[in-house]
Amino acid sequence: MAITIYDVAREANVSMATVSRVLNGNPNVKPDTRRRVKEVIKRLNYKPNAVARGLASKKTKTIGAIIPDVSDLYYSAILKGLEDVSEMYQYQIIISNTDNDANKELKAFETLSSNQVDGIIFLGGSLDEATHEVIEQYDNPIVMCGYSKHKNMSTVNINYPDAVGEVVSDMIKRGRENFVYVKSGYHSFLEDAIGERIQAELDAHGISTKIDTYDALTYEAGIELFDNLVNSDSKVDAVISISDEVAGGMLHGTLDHNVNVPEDLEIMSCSNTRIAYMMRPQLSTIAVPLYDIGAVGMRLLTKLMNKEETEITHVELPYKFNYSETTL
Amino acid sequence: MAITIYDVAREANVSMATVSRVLNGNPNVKPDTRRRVKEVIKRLNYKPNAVARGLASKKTKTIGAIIPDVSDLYYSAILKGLEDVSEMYQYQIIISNTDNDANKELKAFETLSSNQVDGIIFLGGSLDEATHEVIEQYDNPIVMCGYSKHKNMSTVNINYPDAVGEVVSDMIKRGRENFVYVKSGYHSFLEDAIGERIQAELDAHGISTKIDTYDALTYEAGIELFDNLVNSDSKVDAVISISDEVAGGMLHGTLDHNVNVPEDLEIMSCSNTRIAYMMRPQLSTIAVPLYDIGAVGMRLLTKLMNKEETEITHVELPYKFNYSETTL
DNA sequence: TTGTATGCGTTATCAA
DNA sequence: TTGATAACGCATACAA
Repeated sequence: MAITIYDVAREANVSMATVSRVLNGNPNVKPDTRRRVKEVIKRLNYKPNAVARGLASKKTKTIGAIIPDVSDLYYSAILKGLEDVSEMYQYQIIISNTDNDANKELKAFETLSSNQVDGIIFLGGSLDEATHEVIEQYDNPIVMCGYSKHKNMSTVNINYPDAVGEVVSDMIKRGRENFVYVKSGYHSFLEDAIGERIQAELDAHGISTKIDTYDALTYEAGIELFDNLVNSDSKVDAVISISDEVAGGMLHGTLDHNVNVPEDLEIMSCSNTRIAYMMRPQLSTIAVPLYDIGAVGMRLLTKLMNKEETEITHVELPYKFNYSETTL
Repeated sequence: MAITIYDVAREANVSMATVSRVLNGNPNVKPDTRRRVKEVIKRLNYKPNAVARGLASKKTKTIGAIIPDVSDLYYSAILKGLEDVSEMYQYQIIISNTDNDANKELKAFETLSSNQVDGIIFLGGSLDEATHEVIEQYDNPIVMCGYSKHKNMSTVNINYPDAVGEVVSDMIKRGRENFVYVKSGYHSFLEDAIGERIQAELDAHGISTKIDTYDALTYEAGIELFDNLVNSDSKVDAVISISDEVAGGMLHGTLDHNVNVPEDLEIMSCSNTRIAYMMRPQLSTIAVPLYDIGAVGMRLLTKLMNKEETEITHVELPYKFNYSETTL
């Protein structure tokens, strides 16, 4: 049997209430008894039962992280930031994969909620309508590391449309006209906004071409997509890819087809996982501060859980660009 | 206030015990009342409080995953397998990063333990002595996805020394004599065993050279290491690297120094994260079934928690090789 | 088949 | 400054 607060109390000749006070740093304990109790706690190697504590206090010091795919470098980089900050504030993290499945997302939310987490953090940004209806009724804080069109949810992200707009504008000035935009097909709210922004930049520069949009998720799909583009006599001279992996696949596709990058084709990725860095040629990317997004998101969540912050806030982090070997 | 089992009981005109029985699928409930209770549960949208349930039943349906770095593809691939299986068996996962720090490892263990997890799974394999002493006293199941020299702990892994031995033997037959072995510096138990195996293969083939061993962790460190090797007039003609990233850095180092791979230098990595696949030239690797290690580890843990399996077991998964562009 | 009562290990309220 | 004692929301042994 594990040691309980009663054992400590008995051994220290005090009531369990006093032990509890010592445990929780309550000042109303005589220094001498505090010392005595602490000694017993140490001697018995007593560790408070967090579950009982959670039931009694209604605070579990646990948060839920709902994440599309932990093995995706993009998300796991955010998760690392989240983890580091949650450790600082002594919160445990329960993770839930969704595989971008709306049903799983909803189920994850409900499970976490029944586990009495003190707050929930979403990594990603494709919240299903059904999930959102349930979220409405939830009275613990929620932070979204990503975008949400629902305004009653705090968010942390960068302004992707602005970042992409800047990139596209530069490319157009370098003579690019035929843009291919490759998105994931999830997170439609954000991805559509980016697509519209690319088109808007073209329009604004008086260029009449329309962007070509594709969905692709993997490196392999990137290779295949580039194959198809070549075979379809596409005049593409610029690629904007949401994902590093897909951009990398397309980049390696160019090698197979003797297309010169960046002279004949510029490629820009909107992520910057370590993969972009380790590619040869090295991918140009938007330098998204992934770790910081997670860290700031978790810090915001702690404030909300602690009632230090009560308003819904939308944090936009600064970003830079890694102009590397796939852009001029 | 959240809805409790009492609310459901009152609304359904039964006692809370009956509601509990319905909740837990206890057959001793008249079909009619069961239906009625279920109807009320649905109507009130009642969700059992998992914390209270955990306190009462001493089962939290939660496990702890102690992991060096969630943002490392090697571990996150294992974690994904773990996650998928834990979802099947309705377990929640609390994650804890250790950053390969023995103190954090121990602290993670104690925190998880005080959170009353039903079992713990380690990803990695560098268990500190201090951690192990504490583990000895722990009476819930533990599984190690990796190696452990302590025999009272179930493990799931592949036989790395055998795999590497096979690779090295082949390389020697192709005339390689000057081996560089690059490890992480952590997991010394396993990494030393691999180093010894490489040397043993050389000895067995009557080759008198001694292996050169280095520690490196990142892509950048791989590049730098290769730089240093070239500048030191090393005659290296074969590299065995624990990590994909490091192997990739060295590989790209060869490009900068006009060293022909695989003709002048063969490189073999002992992991196979997606990075190896996305490198150009593509890295040859030991095809470690990372996802399966996690999945099998979690499955084993469920059996242990469920007392279906009671003995310490050591699972060795089969492996293959990806002979790609960095080996002959 | 159902209900009552107790306990799980804490926190928190009230008295003392 | 301390100690009883009542929650917390559920599972479960025991009765009925």
